[in-house]
This record gives sequence, C-alpha cells and structure tokens, in this order.
Amino acid sequence: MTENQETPDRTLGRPRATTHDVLAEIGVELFTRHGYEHVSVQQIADAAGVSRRTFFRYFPTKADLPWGDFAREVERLRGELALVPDDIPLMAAVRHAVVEFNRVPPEAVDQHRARLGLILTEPELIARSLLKFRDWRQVIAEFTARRLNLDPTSFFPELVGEVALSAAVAAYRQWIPSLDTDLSTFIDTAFAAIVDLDRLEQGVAAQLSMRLDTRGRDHRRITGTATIQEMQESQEENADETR
Amino acid sequence: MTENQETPDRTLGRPRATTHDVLAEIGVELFTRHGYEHVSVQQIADAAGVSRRTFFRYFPTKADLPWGDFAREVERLRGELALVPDDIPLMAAVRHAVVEFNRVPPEAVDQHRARLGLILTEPELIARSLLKFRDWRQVIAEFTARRLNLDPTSFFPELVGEVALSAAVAAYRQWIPSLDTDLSTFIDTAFAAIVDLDRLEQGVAAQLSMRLDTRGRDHRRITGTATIQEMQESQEENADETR
DNA sequence: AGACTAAATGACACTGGGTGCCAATGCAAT
DNA sequence: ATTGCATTGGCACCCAGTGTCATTTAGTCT
Repeated sequence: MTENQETPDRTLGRPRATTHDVLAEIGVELFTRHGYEHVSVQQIADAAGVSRRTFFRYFPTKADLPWGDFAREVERLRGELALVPDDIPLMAAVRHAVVEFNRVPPEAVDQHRARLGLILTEPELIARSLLKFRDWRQVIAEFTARRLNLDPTSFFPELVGEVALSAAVAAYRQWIPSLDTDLSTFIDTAFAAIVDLDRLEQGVAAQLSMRLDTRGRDHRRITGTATIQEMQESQEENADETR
Repeated sequence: MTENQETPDRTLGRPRATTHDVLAEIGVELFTRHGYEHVSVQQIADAAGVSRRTFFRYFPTKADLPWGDFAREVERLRGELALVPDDIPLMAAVRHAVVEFNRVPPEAVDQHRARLGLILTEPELIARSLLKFRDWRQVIAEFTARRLNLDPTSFFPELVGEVALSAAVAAYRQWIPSLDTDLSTFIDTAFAAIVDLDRLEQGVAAQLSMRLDTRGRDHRRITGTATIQEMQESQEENADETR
C-alpha cells in the first residue's frame, strides 16, 4: 500500500539513479517557481539526471509529486483514530484524530506549506487531490461505521468522512498563506465551527478571530484550542474590519 | 459565463454540424457503456459525424461532457439563494436553497442520475469535479459572506461552502444507486444530519432509514422531509441489519 | 445568376503526459 | 572473467489538447 521502500536490500542489480524524495523536491521547487503546467516531466527528469521514462517508474503521475507517500499518511490517520478511547464521542474522536494527524514538526512546516499550497492552488493538482483525499475520507468513514456498527458505504459514515475532509481543507486554505506555524489549531477550530454551525449562524462573526488578510499576510495567532465561546467573545472588536 | 448560446442569430456563415447536447449525449452514452477512459474523443467525434478538432470547439475537455451547462447551474444556485428571505437563519437558508437547486424534473431524472453517476464514479471525472464544484462552493461562500458581512475568502464562508458541498455530494452518492426519484429529499436529510452532527453521534443509528443496499438496489423511500427525530425513531427496526 | 461575406469545419502539425517493450548498464556474487 | 539481476534509457506509440490555415456552406448583395 505505502510507497515502495527506498532501501529493501540494495545489493543486487543496477543501483538506483534517484529517489522519490529527490524527484519530489525538484518537482515542488520547479512547480513553485514556474507554475505546475509550465514545468514538463522532461525538465524534472533532466534536473534529477534521469530519463523521462525513469521518472514514471518513481511516480505514476506528474501530479503525484507534491503528495509524498500519502498512502502512509492515510495509514497514520487510521492509527490516530485507533488510538482514541472508545468512550470519546464520535465527532470528538474524529476531531481529535484529525487534529493530531495534522501536527507538523517545526522543521517540516515550510515544506508542508509549500506542498499544500501547490495542491490547493494549481488547478491540475486541485483536481487530483480529490482522488488522494478519497482514501483519507474512507478511513474516517470506516472508523465511523465501526463505531456505529454500520456499513462504511452507507450514508452517515460517508457524510462524516466528507465533513471531516471539509474541515481539514478549509483549515488548510486559511493556514497556507498565514505565517502561523501551528496547523493543528486551524483544524481544531474548523471542527469546532462545524459542530456548532447552527449556533454560529445567527449574525455571529465568530470566525473573525481566525480571519486573515491574505494579501497582507497578517494573521492573528490563536493560542491553544479555540472554543466557540472564545471565538464569539472576540466578535465585537473585529466586527467592523470587513470590507 | 454560461455556455455559448446554441442559436444566437444563425443566419450567416456555414451552419453548425452538431450541438453541445448531441455531443454530450453521445459521450455520456459511450462512457456509461465502455467506461470513460476506454472512449476516445475521436470515437465521440466520429459518432457525431464531426472532426476531432470540432469536438474541442464545443467542449474544452473530454471531462466536460457530463456537466452540461454547469455555469448556468451555478447561476441557478445563486438565484435560489437570492430568493430566500433574509430572516431565515444562514444554515437554514443554505439548506433550503440547495434543496431547491436539486429538484430534478421527473423526465430528467434518468439522465441526471447517469451523469452524476459518471461524475462520482470515474476517477478522471471525480478529479475534474472538484474544479467544477469550486464555483458552486464559492456561490455559497459569497452568500454566507454577504449575510455575515465578511470577506468571501475568509474562514467561515469558505467552511460553509465546503460543508454544503459535502452534504450535497454525500447525498448524491446515496441517491445515484437508489431507485428513488426524489433527490432533494436526500439533500435535505444530509443537511439535517450535518446540523445535528454532535447530537447524532452518540450511538444513534439514525441514518439507517436512509441507508440502502447498493448491490441489491433496495432503497427505502423517505416520505417528505425527514427530520432527525424521524430518523432516530426508525433506529431500532434497522439496528441489526448491518453486515 | 454570380460574386461576396462570414461562421464554422476539417486537416495538419505539434506539445506533453503516460505506457509497453526491449536492449543496455552497473554492481555483486561466484 | 563471467554470470545474475534490478534498474535504467531509448524508442515507438496512444491520447488529450492547441495553433494555424485552407476549405466548406450557407445567406446576402448586386
């Protein structure tokens, strides 16, 4: 399931000429600099000192480059879910697992932001993301189904998977252009907002505390786990800042 | 924004050799029969008695075929939202508009099911769907932003758009393999479930009333607008039917 | 009737992603 | 030195999509 191991035995046959990591790094670099569609696989292969044909032996698609070993990540999500005690209610469990899943080690923040930025910005990558996130969603759906003793393909589990992904993606989009290091807080806030959607809807500009001016890269840090109450409390001070 | 009108003046120049509708119908037919990736644009063009080059003058992409005039549909959604009175709370307004948006005239049900089925089943079309639905989401986000006097690109409006799309897609997926005619009911139930996510999560197999056995095409009709209470009431009778 | 105009088509060449096939390569073990 | 073998590289090929331009098919004007 996860990507082919980079070093299984490495004793027989011709040695590898590159690695997934090298190709991915070169690809992301070029995509970021020139835009996804203005970079050809040929250019990436050349930069890696490898033939075009060999590139496609490492990545099935140009669009796979920014995703790293996503199958492994999906398994990590499954692991996070498995770690949540059974007595935690479903949505709280999902929320907690997804938040933990999105803890990015400080040294990996820049790389992660660059890759997510590409994935959620470049049209071709936006398109492919749905195929990747499908597996992610399914893990949530399976967890939900197991918890409620339902078929994973039935309505409610699929809905929970879909909604969880919504929260994550909405959080990603706000986090990417921000200067904030802590992605998991954004995720947590998104889940909080969803669970309280119907209570937030009444003229409450609650989410303003998480708003950011994308152009100015001005972002207000949220300290700790934001609750809906905290968000609502900061409503007045920001209410008139909208254009 | 919407697709080029089929009959603007039609008096000068060489007459058209085909129409969007004809190409779309042929395409959907072939995709359904042989699978999306096993049908080439050449085959579709041949079947329509038109050159490959001409096909691309009607549709920018092979993947656009099942979408009809989606830009117009997005405008229809915008219209539905505009029709909702201001005193209806945000989520209720969105819910109502999306439900109305998804009312399919009886004679169009089969076609709509076929197209949605392709869009949510064929990997390449799944991928492209995100680019299409992006505009759809944005309409919801703009509505939300206007209601709350926020920037449409800020967190909460984007989240609402994302969540609304989640509800719709989850409903689509259940509706497609069902024998049920009424799509809008599925949509309504999905929104109901989302708004009450935190109340549903406690071991309640509420959604069983909407469950369907995809293989057997056995679906229980939901009469009228399902409420969470109604869903919960049918919990016991179905609780042991899960595999 | 014949020339003119304009919109649309069709043909061709080209780029780029992705695949199948097979010979060549480089290292290790013998 | 030879053999085994995983990997590479080259080549041909298919398909989606684009740019260019000549050609077709009408209606219209004289």
